[in-house]
Amino acid sequence: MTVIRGARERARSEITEAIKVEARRQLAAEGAAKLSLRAVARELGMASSALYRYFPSRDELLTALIVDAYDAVGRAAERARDARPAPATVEQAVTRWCAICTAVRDWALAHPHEYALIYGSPVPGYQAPRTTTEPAARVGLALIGVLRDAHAAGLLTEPADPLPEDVVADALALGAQLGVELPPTVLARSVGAWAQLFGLLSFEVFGQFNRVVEARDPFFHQAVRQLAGSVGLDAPQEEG
Amino acid sequence: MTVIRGARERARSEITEAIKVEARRQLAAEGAAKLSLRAVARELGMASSALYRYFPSRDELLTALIVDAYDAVGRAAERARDARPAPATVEQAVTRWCAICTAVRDWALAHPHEYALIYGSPVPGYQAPRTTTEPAARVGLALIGVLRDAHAAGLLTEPADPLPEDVVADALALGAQLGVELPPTVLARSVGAWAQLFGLLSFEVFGQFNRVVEARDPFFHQAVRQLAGSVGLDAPQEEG
DNA sequence: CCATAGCAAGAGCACTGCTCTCTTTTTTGT
DNA sequence: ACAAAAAAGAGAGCAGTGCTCTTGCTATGG
Repeated sequence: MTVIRGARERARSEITEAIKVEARRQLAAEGAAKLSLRAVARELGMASSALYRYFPSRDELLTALIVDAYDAVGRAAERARDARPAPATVEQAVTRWCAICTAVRDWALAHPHEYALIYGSPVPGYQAPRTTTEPAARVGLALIGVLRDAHAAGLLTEPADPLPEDVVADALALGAQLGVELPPTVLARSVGAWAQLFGLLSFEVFGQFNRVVEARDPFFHQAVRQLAGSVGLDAPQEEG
Repeated sequence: MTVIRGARERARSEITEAIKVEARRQLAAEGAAKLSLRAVARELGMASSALYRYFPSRDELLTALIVDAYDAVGRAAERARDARPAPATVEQAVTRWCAICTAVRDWALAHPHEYALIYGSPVPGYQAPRTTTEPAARVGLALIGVLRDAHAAGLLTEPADPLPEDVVADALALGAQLGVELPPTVLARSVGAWAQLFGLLSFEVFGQFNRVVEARDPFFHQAVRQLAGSVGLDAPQEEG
């Protein structure tokens, strides 16, 4: 029931949105630490105490922004995936994999502070509410979706060396939870690749590559291509 | 000239150290965002304004803690490296590589807030001063050192597929800057592995693996072993 | 038409980083 | 040894923060 019943509810949702917009503006401009409820209220021309009718605390406002950020980056990943047809060759699957990674990277570089909000240090007191766990999985799901399609098309070369059994157990549980048909070894490795992708992104966004990596685009592209290989998408050579 | 000339300098360095100790205590307890100069001063029984004689701002104190944290994790990595003799077989080289990664992980799990300080979102206004770049490289250098030794012993199988030329150029520059003799392809890939290692660590420390990976130890071990393979340390099988 | 529930505003509390001034202590130069 | 200078501490104060409480106002529903 998201029916807006009266002018009051309409105003409420509009103001809630306006608060988030302004908060996101300050977040993008100055970072999460300098996001101030009072400043948001000031910019919106309302008393700071009035803001507490919409968000019971600063942390709640930040949580709302976190969910939105997860949604935004997840949407970017899914758009990149859906922009290309289901893979018929290994090379197409690798291309799709790289397209998702690149889309996530583009979003991260365009929204560094929002990226830091979700993939940097967690905010002081707070632990992720269940609301955030589902949108947080979207990027990972998009990546796994590529592998699922590739596997369905018989394009996946399952890695030879075995995995510890408890790792396989985790992978089986995850596969069941996500309802995806993939060999547990592939699934386990794809979780690793998922984390490692964000290692590359965090180092670039947070400046750890300064004075180390200059050719960022080709470096990233090469790295995620190798990452694809590590989960079973063994790509043939390409030039450049 | 670090000769302590009088009682004044001695007291100064002692108080400086006491401030850092108390600040680190608060950092470990509550996180960087809740680290307060006034609380530190209060705990030390001095006026908050007196603290500014030792650190001109909160950011400067944080920077000092950052440098210390980089040193601590770098020291952990180097100790793990030096605890094992120079590798004579590929398996030994892989073991050394994994030992370094595990040492870094142990440090990160034991000091999550300090880890977040250096590998999480950078603090609001601040960009890393040159003081931090040198200690920040120590973990990476330890990892590259393993590869250097392995290469010198002829244990390194250089990856076959070529790299984009500007990536190779970056790797050559980096090799010259570090004064290390390694094929640029290995060097470039090791930078990727370095970043990816911290992707694994950040996801574990920051809770992204919650309800996804339960068997953390074997998962990590398997992942860094594969990482070693991706930089040319192709390990023979080992059981569980 | 009126009671009620939702909303806005202001004052206020406890806290923060930081600056300024004033006093005390220690070092240094003659 | 004594005065001048440098360094350090203490306190008040400013501007800002998150958050709460009380006081009015306004739109909604019986």
